[in-house]
Amino acid sequence: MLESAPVLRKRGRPRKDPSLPGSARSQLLRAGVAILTEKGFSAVGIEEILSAASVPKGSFYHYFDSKDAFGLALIDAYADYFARKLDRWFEASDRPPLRRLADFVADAREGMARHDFRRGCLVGNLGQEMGVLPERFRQRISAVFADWEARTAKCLRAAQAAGQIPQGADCDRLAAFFWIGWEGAVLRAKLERNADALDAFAEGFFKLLGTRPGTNDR
Amino acid sequence: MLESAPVLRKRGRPRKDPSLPGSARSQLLRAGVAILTEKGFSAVGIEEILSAASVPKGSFYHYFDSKDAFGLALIDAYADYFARKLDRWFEASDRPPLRRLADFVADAREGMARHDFRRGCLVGNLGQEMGVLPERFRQRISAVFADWEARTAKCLRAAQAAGQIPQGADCDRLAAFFWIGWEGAVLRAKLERNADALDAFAEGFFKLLGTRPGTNDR
DNA sequence: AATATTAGAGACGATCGGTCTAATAAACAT
DNA sequence: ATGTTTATTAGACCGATCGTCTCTAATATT
Repeated sequence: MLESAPVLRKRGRPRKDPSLPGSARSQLLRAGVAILTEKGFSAVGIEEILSAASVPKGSFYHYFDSKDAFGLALIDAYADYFARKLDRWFEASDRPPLRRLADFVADAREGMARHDFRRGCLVGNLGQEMGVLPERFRQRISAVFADWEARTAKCLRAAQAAGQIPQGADCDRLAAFFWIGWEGAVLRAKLERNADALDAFAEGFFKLLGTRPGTNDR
Repeated sequence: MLESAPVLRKRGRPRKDPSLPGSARSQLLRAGVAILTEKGFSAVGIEEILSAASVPKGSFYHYFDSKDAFGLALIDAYADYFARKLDRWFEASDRPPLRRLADFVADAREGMARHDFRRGCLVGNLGQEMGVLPERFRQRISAVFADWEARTAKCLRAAQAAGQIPQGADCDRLAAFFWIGWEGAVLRAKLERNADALDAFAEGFFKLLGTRPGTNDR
């Protein structure tokens, strides 16, 4: 048995690997992220995505079972993209940990500015639409936030080890605080079409990082 | 000219007072707030509101020119309702100012819990949908946030006068920070269907209020 | 009573959404 | 080549949506 692994070719045209880029499928995902970060899920029809991706309508249901399935695939694609982005900043071991966080914030800020503050966070957008989205969306989105928080908490613990924030600080709780507020800031920046909210939240958050724990309990 | 003020009655059926409750118009507004805080604007059809309010379609277009006009009226109604709520808590002169803020937070938390964390903030929801809403919405919503921030800043200044927060604190900026993050917390609470985000943000915010200014600039 | 105006009721149509079927094109084994 | 399997697409379908339109009811003045 030597010819084991190298497949066992059947007749007919072989199945395509859906993960490879360049195809119509990834075009749809790209266009989907761009449009949904701006307009949300329910308000956008698939035809708008199709024409943006230059993919005919008939193809859509070849790649995705439904609009919902497309939405879930979009969440996965976006979560992947964002996780890589977070890693890029948070694992930059040549800079102090707190600086890495500030760099991420600056990068996100610049990203929003580049699109005139019209696009927000896909995951935040979909979260807002939970009332009309199927339950599976909730689980996925919730998991994505948990992942982002974990990565952020790790970075904060590195800052703690480096003496940049107090020893007693609860890094998990601070990371949760960050993402709760940051999503609010992104939403607000989209509304006002400027970076004020991002700056205001970042300033407050970094100030909070300097507080000694145990102080000021109501 | 003594019969001046008492109107100048025209013939025909007189106009109904639109502000009085129980009427079809206010029923529509009530149902609209309830449904839109849960599901957003674009995802909800008029008919869902009509059946919830037990008002026929004909009446809707009698009172409102379009769905958009209805949306703007909803913002006004909600802003009024919320401004009264804020006043009730923030002007409670029998309690220390910072406690008033905490009371508001607790009340909002309870309000969300009462609806199983399915309803959020109307203004926050619509803000998220800016990409598909007409420009006038943006101006209105932005103004509403400015109003809430002003009321909150006033309460914080009272806290400052009472010595509850440091003299050097920038109350306007803190109020802005509060609403940026609080809307994020509401959004997240809706997603997770629990109060964790509300609690986490409130805790962090009150901790931040205790910080001395000038400390920890990056 | 006659008339004027507002309010309530719901059928209707044009449009647009997502879904699905059936036809065509492409890639492979024989 | 030829048959077989899959990829891709065109376009029909059906239901929902918003807003219009007409019709009736209610309530006032003249």
